[in-house]
Amino acid sequence: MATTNLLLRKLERLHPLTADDRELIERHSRPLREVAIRQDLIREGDVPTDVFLILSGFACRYKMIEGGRRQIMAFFVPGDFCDFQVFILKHMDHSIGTLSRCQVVRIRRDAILEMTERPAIARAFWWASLVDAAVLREWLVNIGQRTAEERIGHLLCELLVRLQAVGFVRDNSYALPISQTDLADALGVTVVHTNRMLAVLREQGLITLDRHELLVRDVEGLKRRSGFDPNYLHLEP
Amino acid sequence: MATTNLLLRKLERLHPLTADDRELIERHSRPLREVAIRQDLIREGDVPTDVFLILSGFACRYKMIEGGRRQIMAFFVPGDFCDFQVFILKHMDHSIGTLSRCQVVRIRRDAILEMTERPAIARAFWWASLVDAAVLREWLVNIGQRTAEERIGHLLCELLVRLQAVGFVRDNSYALPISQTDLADALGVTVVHTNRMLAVLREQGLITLDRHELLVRDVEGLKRRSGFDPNYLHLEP
DNA sequence: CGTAATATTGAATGAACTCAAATTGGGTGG
DNA sequence: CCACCCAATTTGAGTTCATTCAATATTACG
Repeated sequence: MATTNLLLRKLERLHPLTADDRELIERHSRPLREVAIRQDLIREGDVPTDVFLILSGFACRYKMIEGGRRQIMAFFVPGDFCDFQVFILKHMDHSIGTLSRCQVVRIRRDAILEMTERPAIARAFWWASLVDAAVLREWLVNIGQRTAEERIGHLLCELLVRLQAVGFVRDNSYALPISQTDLADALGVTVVHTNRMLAVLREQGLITLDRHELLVRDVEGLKRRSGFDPNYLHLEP
Repeated sequence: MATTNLLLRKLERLHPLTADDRELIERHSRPLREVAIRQDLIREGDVPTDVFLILSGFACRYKMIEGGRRQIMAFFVPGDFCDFQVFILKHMDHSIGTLSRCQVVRIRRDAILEMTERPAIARAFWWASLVDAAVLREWLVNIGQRTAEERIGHLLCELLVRLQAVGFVRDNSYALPISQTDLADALGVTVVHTNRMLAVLREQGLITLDRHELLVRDVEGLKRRSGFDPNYLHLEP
């Protein structure tokens, strides 16, 4: 059914899976669960057991520090695992929560272990987690070296490509169901400044953002301005 | 021999290995190689095959972006793998290079595969790579949310704990064989500002830094000021 | 429809940057 | 062993990007 096609679609991008593999993944990708906006799926300090698969909506990995500041370290979009490997560690060193209302599937530890006994599945999961790490590295580059305007543009480009890969983009436009505060906490800048820089991108005719619907009006221009190069997403055939 | 004790020491911190496992790792941890300062071990775009193990000196993972800016995404200290898993990806999306003269061991792809057939070794490597990812996440928090002064303090605390784990610290003092430019590129600030903030930490009596020898004069004070909490290093017994 | 959350704008402040110059240190060759 | 040179560190002054604090619109939602 449609619920898991997303994950399969992502995993099979690089290497095909056997019918058996597909069936196994389908079987464990249930039941579907609705989670409200701004709910934690796992919290820092918890003993990690299950893994979540996002089917709709946006979630994130984040950490709170003294003074109430929050850093978002990853966005999870439909088709993404929330860190299938973390359960090897004794305690979570960060939290995972929804940024919008989400449909998720909880996959239990033993299901993961069963699935990863199949070499093709193990390799696919492995690959997905390497891409996660690559994205994280690029975020570090983004925050460490680019101006606020570039950071936003870069993130919007990344989401364009990632959402394209799971079929959530139409005419260079996609749903961005999160607040500017969330964007700000992901980019290491203030909400106020995020808002101003979004305005700049709009004035330059690069994007449109209204009611959480983002339209990239000039894809090449946005990529150029923000130094975006999709290599790090490792999505080539 | 002493060359590999470092790696074994790190890997066995959590789970013991069998004599056989140890022997296998020892056998593949040769020959030792000297690499000069500021040499690349792997370069962005390369097809990754081998993995490097650092035995002495500092190396780093980094990325260059337009305009000659460099972001360092990880420091590798003695006992660290330079990313044993990356070779699953088709092309490197970043480079790895030395920051000081280093002693390294090149471990070939098939040796890694042979070693990871042993469950205990596989788990140990797996764990090490999860810790790498956890460190990367904390760096994102550091750069995204903290002031330059806190960033430096936090990094110095992290290195204190990591180097302690491999026996490179004496009396809260350790060798930091890298330039302030390297520090700056890891922290996402200018060299000039890094220099000034180091001066502030010195004036506050928290540290001493002379001839690449760092002394943390007030460990608790430095941790407190920089919001450092070692949890993310997952070094508990 | 009303109310709380989110987005937007303004003005003043501050942290970090740029550009430049001066100083120190380490290494090299005579 | 000293003189020299290049690299790294340090200091100064002016500028800029981003923040803070506040007030005002706008939107989402029950």
